[in-house]
Amino acid sequence: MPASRPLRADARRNREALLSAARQAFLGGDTDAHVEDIARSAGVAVGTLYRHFETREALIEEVYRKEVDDLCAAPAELLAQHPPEEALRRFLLLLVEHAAVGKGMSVVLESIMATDSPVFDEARARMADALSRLLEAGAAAGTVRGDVTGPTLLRALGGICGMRATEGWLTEARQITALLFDGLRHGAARAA
Amino acid sequence: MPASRPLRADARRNREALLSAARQAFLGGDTDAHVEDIARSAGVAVGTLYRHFETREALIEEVYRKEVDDLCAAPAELLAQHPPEEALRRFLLLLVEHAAVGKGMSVVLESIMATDSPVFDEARARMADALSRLLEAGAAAGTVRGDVTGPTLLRALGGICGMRATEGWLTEARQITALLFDGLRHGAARAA
Amino acid sequence: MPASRPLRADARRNREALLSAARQAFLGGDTDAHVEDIARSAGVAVGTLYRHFETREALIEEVYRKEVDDLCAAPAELLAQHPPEEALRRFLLLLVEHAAVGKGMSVVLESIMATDSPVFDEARARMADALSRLLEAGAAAGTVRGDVTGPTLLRALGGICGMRATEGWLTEARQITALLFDGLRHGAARAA
Amino acid sequence: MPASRPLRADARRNREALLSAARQAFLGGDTDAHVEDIARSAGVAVGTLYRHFETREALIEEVYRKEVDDLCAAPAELLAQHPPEEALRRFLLLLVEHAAVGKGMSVVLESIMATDSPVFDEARARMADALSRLLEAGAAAGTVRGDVTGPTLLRALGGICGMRATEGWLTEARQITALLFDGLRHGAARAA
DNA sequence: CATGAATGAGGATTCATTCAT
DNA sequence: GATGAATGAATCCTCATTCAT
Repeated sequence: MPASRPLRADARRNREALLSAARQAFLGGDTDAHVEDIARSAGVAVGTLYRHFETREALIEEVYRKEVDDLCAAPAELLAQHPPEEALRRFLLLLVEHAAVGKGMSVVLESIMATDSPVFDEARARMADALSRLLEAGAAAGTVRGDVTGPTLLRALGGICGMRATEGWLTEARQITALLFDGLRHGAARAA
Repeated sequence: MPASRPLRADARRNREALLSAARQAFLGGDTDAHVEDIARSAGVAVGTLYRHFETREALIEEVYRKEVDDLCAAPAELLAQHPPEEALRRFLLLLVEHAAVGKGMSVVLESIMATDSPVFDEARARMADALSRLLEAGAAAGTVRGDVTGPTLLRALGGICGMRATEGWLTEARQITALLFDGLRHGAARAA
Repeated sequence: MPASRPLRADARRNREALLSAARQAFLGGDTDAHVEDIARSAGVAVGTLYRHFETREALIEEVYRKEVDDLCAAPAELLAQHPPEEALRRFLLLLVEHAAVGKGMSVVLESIMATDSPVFDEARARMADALSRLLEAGAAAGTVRGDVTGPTLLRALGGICGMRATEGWLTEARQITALLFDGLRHGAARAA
Repeated sequence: MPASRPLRADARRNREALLSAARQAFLGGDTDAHVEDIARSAGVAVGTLYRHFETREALIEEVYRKEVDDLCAAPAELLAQHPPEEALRRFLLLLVEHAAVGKGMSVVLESIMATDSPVFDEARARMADALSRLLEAGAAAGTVRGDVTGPTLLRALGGICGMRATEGWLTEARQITALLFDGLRHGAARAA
């Protein structure tokens, strides 16, 4: 008997449906989404939701974890294929594009940084680590200033990616990301 | 009955007490503060709160309006006494310092930008205007890039000022503000 | 301003109505009575119930406290007017009669003794004290055995007064009370 | 299909395991034990529980029936070997000792008497019968008063055996049982 | 005007029971 | 027969808002 038996096919389907429905809701901006509604739009009853997730918070946490997992795979690949400076630039833009296609990056970043909630501690830490790695590689190469840390940059990105409501926000978001990137290179000589 | 009769002295006192209590609560970070609690800490009953403010949201809105009023006076003065670039730099730092001394700038900016709520529409617009004026002056002088707008910059500042919970807050905030400022100058020649 | 301002007339009325409705429900035997139902039968909404009583348990506790208050006044009076043995006999019968007229003594005693819940700790202690006083007086007079304590006797009474469901239970209750009383005297010489 | 086909060996094993687990739970004092938990501690799933017992109540009922079965065998034996008065005394003490060793007599008696639930009707009746037989034998012999019935005595015993939580449990229980017994003999001459 | 009591629509969570696998 | 996932009614409690005093 395995430590944690694989779920029955229909159970797994429901679990996925729940995560997907929650993702739709939370990342779509409705951070107060009701469990009842999430369950309903997943096509199951609340009881089923609670069978899969101990509490409402646990469900949210899982949604965010998955989202962050996806994003945190990128930096390693980028660093393998580009000079650090370029890898950083691309990752920053990746976050922005990701947010643009409604993949919910905006809410993820925003939630991660705008609250002190321990619920997001892990997600916060992992995103900051991803950025730290890029910053450190750039600093080591002398092309990015070395006095900016991952957590700090993460905060700024939260502001950028939180720009949901605006008309033409992708343009704006790209722009200010470039601004930040310029700032990061600007002081390279001075602050490294 | 005049559009807005002057309030009796005690009524005005209550109104001020309520705004002050709400400010304490909201800007102190408890954005879910209960009306009952706010009323109590203002030394009045809920009924009085509702006599002065239509709804809970109206009270919040008023708190933010006042806060933003204070801040929006600064750009004009700064522009009168400094070259545009320096005025912009000082205003950005002013926001950060303001947030630093617990005057609630962080929550103001964060709330203004992180939500789509029409409640903050006006506050958002006025802060963006203040920044626009500074950016335009800098662009006119050729020392600041001209392709960044007030609303866009406001978003980025929201990210910075939302850094409440972290250790070493002020240092990080100053740093990233400098980063942004560098970015704003960096492209001056190119983008103006 | 008094330490605890007297309640407004209508508020007190509601409070009484709630206690009365709860009494009806709990002492009537429905120990799982729903707050919603209690509120409704008191003619108020749940919110009102919760304004007067912090939790469901707090309400129950208050009901029991009042009930026990009433009963615990009796022993002192009885001892003042009768020899201890007779006072004891009368108090035992008083409990039984009290239960008989639907005044809820049965559930009170039962709840007090059949659960370990700390909710009833105080009520339990006071009832036991009342019995202790009577037993001790009787023991001192040499007419009641001295090796039975209040808490012990309280348990036995719980069994007797719990006889709700039976046909003709008052007769039975009186009978077994007499039995106990006989037992208490029987060993007087031996155990005092 | 015979009225009650003999169960397959493994089915019977499950049934026994369920009864045993339920016994552990209910008689151990957790009268609110969840079916899921009972099933788990019996090493089966809920579905299996429901295959053997129509409802949660049916399971409880069965547990109590078995417990009472065991106890109701005693009076006949005791009467065969002792004078009625002594048989009664021994049976009363047997109940107490049984409760003392955690065999759950306390909960059985308490549940049987403290509720009106028809679930326990049969158990109640059989226990009362057992006591009636002893009382009648004693009355016939003239050593026990004849005006106390089984149901009545059963109630009193419920109170005694409900004394679970107290320090010094067994001592108190023995004592009050003796008290009752004394009361039963006390009036023998008078009431027979 | 001020008070604070009353309202009542939710909202998260639990658990006996059913039924597809 | 056994499993355990799914159901969903039921329950306690919260809190913005209204309104009698």
